[in-house]
Amino acid sequence: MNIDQQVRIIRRGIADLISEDDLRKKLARDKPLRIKVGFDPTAPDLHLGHTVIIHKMRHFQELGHEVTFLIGDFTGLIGDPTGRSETRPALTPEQIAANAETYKKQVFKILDPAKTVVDFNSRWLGALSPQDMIRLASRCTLARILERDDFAKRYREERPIALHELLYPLMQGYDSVALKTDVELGGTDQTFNLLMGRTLQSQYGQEPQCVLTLPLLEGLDGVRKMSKSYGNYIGIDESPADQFGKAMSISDDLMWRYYELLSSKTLEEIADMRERVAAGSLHPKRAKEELALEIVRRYHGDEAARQALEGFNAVFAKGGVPDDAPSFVCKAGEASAPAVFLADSGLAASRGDAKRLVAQGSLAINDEKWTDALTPLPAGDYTVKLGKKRFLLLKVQG
RNA sequence: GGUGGGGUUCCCGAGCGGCCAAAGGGAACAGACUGUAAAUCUGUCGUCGUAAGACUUCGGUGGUUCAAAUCCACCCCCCACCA
Repeated sequence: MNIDQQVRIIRRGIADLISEDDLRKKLARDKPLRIKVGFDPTAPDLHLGHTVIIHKMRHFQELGHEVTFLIGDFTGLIGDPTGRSETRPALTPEQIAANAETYKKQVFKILDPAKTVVDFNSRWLGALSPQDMIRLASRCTLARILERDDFAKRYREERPIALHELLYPLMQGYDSVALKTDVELGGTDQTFNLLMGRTLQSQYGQEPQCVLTLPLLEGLDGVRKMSKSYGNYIGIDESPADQFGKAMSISDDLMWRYYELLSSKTLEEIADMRERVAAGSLHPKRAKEELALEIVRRYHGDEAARQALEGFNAVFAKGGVPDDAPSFVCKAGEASAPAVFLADSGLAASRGDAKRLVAQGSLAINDEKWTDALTPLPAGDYTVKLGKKRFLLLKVQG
């Protein structure tokens, strides 16, 4: 493939590329480029936010380049200095190995295992002597480090910055030296660290890497970035039904953003859909279904995706009860009063919670709205629906 | 080492002897509206209790008081400033 074509694929959906000229020069040598992406060893549960980068890694693989999935087990001791996180406890080698396996399982749904190198930066960072560390630290000035946005901000606001945090960008940069990286990928929030790789590589007499940043994907709320701690994520390992449902819950505006960053549709196809929705010839819900299908299909396959769509429409569009609803058995009498079995089955947090929900009109039994939380149900089988998302197949024994 | 400021319910944060299960905001949940959209509006948001009410909760342990998240003592932890 010629260089122009490669560059077009590489540029799709990215935030920034530093610099295209450098990249073209590297590509012109017609040798596979060494691509590096670092991941935090403590959070191996990937969500769609992470996959934006992983898809880009995939693009590089498809173009015949050599991709290293780097697990930052050494830098993980510091934790990227966002100012929020404290120094993290060291993980044991067993934990790191286990997390690496979890990563692989998830990442290889997108990446080609045969073309992916998984590496750990403790391999070289752990081997540095104190002398090496001092030498490394001598390559960068305090002023330069303090340019980094979080540091600058924290310094200005007189919030603490621990010394070791200053080393984080240096060590990440040194990874690029150790791997002789040609291109490093990261989120836009990583720009500073990625650029440090460039600086250090030239300090160590190497050709500086290209830096490719990718936009941060907004979470389901459409406001904050997708993150596990905000609970606004779609996880790679989640069930088809959950992935589908979550994808359907995003706003229409956000849908286009997801298309741009997560879909394998071409930009032209997406623009076309968008026009049709604007013109009213395509219902936004249909467009969203297609997005949800594509996501589920990627992680669970075609069949699961179709079932998720059907299940979703059966449950929510037609008000049914999903096949995988939990079942619960109780005895007729005290235990079969709604407030009691709702709490006992875990559908509601407590009896008080159950009563409040029933008072608010969220309980339906056999598709009938139910407002009495206290009268026991007679023996029999019931389908119970609490709110829109909580279901129970209830058996009351005589 | 010295000085000062803190630790409150899921989170942030008010309260500083009774009117406190504890303001306000966020998150979450429910209802209305819909396309289970989003936005918006309304409501709920410690446990038990039909209710009245009872019980547990404000870093920990003891104490003062008729009464403590609020006062005192000791302890644990966090932060800032000075050195």
